Amino acid sequence: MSKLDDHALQYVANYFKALAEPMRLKVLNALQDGEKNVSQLTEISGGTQANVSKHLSLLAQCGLVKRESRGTSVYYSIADPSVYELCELVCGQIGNRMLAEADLKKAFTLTR
Amino acid sequence: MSKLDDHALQYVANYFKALAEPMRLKVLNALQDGEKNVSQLTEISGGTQANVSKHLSLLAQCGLVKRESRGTSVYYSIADPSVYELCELVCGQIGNRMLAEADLKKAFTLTR
DNA sequence: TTACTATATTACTATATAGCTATAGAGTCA
DNA sequence: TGACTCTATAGCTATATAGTAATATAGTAA
Repeated sequence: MSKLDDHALQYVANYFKALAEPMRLKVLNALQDGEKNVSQLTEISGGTQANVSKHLSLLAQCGLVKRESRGTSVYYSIADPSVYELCELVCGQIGNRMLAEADLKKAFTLTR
Repeated sequence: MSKLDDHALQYVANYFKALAEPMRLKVLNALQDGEKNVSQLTEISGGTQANVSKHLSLLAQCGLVKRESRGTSVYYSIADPSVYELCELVCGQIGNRMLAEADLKKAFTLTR
């Protein structure tokens, strides 16, 4: 990490940017228990077909998901499971922070 | 990760978004070996003072860095070192992908 | 072939934000 | 006090992109 040039930094930033949208996180989350096609992901995520397709395209371009068309459907799956490690790390941090905030809130409520 | 509601997903997405800019990664990188003030970070990053200040403000708001003003200077430091674990994970993945791309490129060059 | 379904893409609008310049605050020292 | 330094912010422009509706493309089946 310490000796990354600007090009590599941009690369890393793009990777994080792919994870920086709730809809894409929802899709990745839905893929945790195996591949799904666009229709399924559209229904699960609650988005429109066009929007989900666009997000999937971006995720595939970033190498986060794999694309495989079978018949008239296209099945997407997680390309690199280590993305979930990232999410676990972040969720852990956020969980801690939310707990802290909840405590703070409670403290405020008690002393008000 | 599996049972995150929309609010939590937005929270996670915001966290990743904070890491989705090369300038902010550069700043975080510069803070790896200890706290630095805004002037130092401005010089290291090569950005303008105003821009660096804005990025620091965002990083602080996301809980990634701590702010402490001493005299006329403001010193920033990493709030949660686990952010580097994230970067290591991502860099590992990207490193592998870059190697793969390099191999691909070499193969193309050889067979052309 | 036609009709149908699944997915991708195009064109567009609205929003967010990175970066800039100029300026405002706040602390320090003469 | 005034002059100076350091940091934050306001106002602005340009760019990126999330979302939508409409359409195009591709595969399947009659």
